[in-house]
Amino acid sequence: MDSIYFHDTMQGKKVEFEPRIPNEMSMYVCGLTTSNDSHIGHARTAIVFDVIRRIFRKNGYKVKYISNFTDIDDKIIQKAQEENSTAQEVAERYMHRYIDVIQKMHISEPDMYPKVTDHIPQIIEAVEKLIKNGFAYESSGDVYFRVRKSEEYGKLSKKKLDELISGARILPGEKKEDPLDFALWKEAKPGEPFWESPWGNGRPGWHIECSVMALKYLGNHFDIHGGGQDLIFPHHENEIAQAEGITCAKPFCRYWIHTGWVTLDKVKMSKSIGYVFRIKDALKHYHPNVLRYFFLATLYSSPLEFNVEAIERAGKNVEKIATSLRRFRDVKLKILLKSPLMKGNSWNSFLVYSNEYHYHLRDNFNTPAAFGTIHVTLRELNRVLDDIESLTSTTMKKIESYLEDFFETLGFVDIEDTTFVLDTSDITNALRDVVVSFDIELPDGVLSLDDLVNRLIQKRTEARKNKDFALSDEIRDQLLKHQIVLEDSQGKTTYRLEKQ
RNA sequence: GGCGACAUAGCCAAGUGGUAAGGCAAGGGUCUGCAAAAUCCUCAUCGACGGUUCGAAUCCGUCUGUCGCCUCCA
Repeated sequence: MDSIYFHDTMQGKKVEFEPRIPNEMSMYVCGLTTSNDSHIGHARTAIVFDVIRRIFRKNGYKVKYISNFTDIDDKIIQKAQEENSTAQEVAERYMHRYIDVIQKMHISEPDMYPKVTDHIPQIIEAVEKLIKNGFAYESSGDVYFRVRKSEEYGKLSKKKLDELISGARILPGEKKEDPLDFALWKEAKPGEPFWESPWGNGRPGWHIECSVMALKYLGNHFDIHGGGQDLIFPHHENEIAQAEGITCAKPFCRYWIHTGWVTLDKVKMSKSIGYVFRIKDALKHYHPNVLRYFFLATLYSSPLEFNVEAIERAGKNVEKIATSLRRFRDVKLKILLKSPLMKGNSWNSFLVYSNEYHYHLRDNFNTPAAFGTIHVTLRELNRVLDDIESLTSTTMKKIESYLEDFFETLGFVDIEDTTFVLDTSDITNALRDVVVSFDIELPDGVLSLDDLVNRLIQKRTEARKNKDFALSDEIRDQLLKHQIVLEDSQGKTTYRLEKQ
């Protein structure tokens, strides 16, 4: 089995992945706090870890991938109070909206989405263990983690305790021994949701749930812990301190992978300043395959600027790919009809590309480099398709298996059928008049865009046969005005929708 | 203030010691009734300065610039 290499945040360098259990990979990724609609930054993280899982599977690993929902926290409670509803209602609403939007993006989901509120007993048990082990203390209804007791605190974020002090502070109402300490359990204020505990009614702190759920579902020393870069400190640092305090064993996990953030106007999107672009809004304008290409066209760990130009560029790339694949599909049908199984080895170069492709993915999940290989491969494919005579069904099947593998590994669904205009109702309406203007008779009832365009193509084909190029060009121009591009190739006219 | 990341062509973006992948845009050729698509060709010495090395975009130092973390955040 070929090795997989990637950048581990803890070691601060690219390392060779060595699994806890041979041929198995366990991964925990911090998920959403369900206090609001998810934004494209969440989508990036979900796609990245989806693809990482796919790459491991392609390389023969059995993968277990867990991602949580934090369904109780201050923001959720606050929102519930504002809406005069309950924290549970708010949390479930955004949880369902997230899942809905993730499915629409064709992002394959984790094996499980554990929720904090389903794990309160385990969390309480973990806090008790931390108290017993001397890592935590109760303080009038709250429980805090004793950061200075954790000798290696700061090892992930490369921070030194003394440097943190200036930033640390004690909020009103907190009863900490040390400003660095953080809450494991918070006493409920009047009107807030709560669970009973040995320290009174309250709720879990912000970081303990991930330690508890990761340990519960993946066990100690699991392989990969992932999340956004902004979670490194304090969230992941705290997770390590908690988990290693609970188990009294190191390491909590073997590797850390962090995704870069998505920026708007060069600035990181942030809940606190409300500057976000929601996934559901992105889906109104762009096909999931275009968004997936956009996210994977940059290395997962780099910052990524989200803007219209960048997405349009991704769209152009997907269109280029889709065009080649559609042409491949057409030629394949012809070849299968025409040629018997026989010799054919022009797929050999595709084997070389395939190896190069998977090499890139094993090397720090380098999807941008893999796209580079895809483009080179498709250029070769286009050349091959120009010479139909040399093709055999064996060759076509072989090539097809490589192509399918390429796009499956990156999680594209039916990339050759990607549409670039999501809402065609206006175009369809306008087209009816165009059809009529060319004296084409229409039946009553609703006609699809496809139906209307095909009637125009038919009319134009007749005109071309009669060498009436004026009429032919007029039809083409009229269609172009409505974002429909005609292409004549190999005696057949096809059309595609073009973004405005 | 402390800590850290990044800086590659008009734009986006790989590449971390051996002489710059890929895409978009642009220009030119082939194909086409004309287009489109496709294909071929052209298009950078890697922020600045200094150092290490036979050799550096890649390592070290200084500077400049951008961004981030230190408070909730994927």
